[in-house]
Amino acid sequence: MSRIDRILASAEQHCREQGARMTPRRRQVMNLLLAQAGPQSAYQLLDQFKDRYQSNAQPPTIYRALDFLVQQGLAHRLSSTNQYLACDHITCRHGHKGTVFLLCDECGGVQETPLAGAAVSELEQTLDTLGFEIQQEPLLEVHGRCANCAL
Amino acid sequence: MSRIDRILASAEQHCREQGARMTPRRRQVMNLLLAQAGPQSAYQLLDQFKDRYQSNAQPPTIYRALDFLVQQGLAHRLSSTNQYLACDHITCRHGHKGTVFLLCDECGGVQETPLAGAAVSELEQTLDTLGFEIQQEPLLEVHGRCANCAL
DNA sequence: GAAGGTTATGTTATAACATAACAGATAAGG
DNA sequence: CCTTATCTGTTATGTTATAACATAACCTTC
Repeated sequence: MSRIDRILASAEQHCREQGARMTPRRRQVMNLLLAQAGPQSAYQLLDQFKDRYQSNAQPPTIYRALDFLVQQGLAHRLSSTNQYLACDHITCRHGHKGTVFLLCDECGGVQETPLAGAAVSELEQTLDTLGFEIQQEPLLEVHGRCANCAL
Repeated sequence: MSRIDRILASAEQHCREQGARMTPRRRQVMNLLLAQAGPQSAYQLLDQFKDRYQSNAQPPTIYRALDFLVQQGLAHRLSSTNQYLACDHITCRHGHKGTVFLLCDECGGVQETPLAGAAVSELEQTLDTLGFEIQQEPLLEVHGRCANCAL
């Protein structure tokens, strides 16, 4: 069983537990996300989807599947680059309170790390003080140059 | 001297110090940003720009000015909503290391607060450990419901 | 103050990203 | 089954952003 199959199985179980349906289309898109190391745009995914699964597929097919996957926490949307990637922490089940993405502007790579402890509690306190009710897990997208490209 | 004029003057001084040119076009766009409480899309700004300054203006005019203002730290781009707003902290000169935006999905309003102490140092440590060189001030865009709309 | 580099703007066109709307199919619960 | 929800297909269009090239303004330095 490949790495991808393992993650897919884990994702399906997650959906079952949530009463959400991991349909073939959604699994196909998830599979495409998992097949790539880096983040991809919706239209890149669409091209691959057409190559691989359905040659006349249209944008809504991809966007719907992506919306679903993001909602389920199986994928992330990077709004600063309009890209999508599989969540790096699907198999480990820690519910994180926030995620930091280090986006290398040179090679396009991403490193994903959970938002650390004090940052989370500070944020929660700010929200509390201001009476702001959070509705989505916050994502911090940090742009720069990764260690490899800085050499 | 109005609030806007004071901020514009402050912005101009900032540019002089940086050796950057605050041209008429850029000042006009800055003025439009300052005239609104909330964040605005580039095309909303374009419409206002056409109304007010140049009826045949094209998108690049706005985008170039916005890019400049963002680079100078005079404005922010909210990538999760594709909107722009004037920086709330132009007149006070604390160089912040990051900014948190609380975006109300109901009323569209924004609250801007500096990223707090421990969060910053944790982030810096993460970057240090991974050898990642940051290139832009990080913005955290948190979606939810503001105190007012939660009533 | 003219020459030549650099930066900013004007202008046309188009690329890239995303969703509305409605019809038809498929799944899940009674 | 039959109904209701949800999901998918399809067409069309809306929204956001930039490429590319021409022109203008600005800024040195000779």
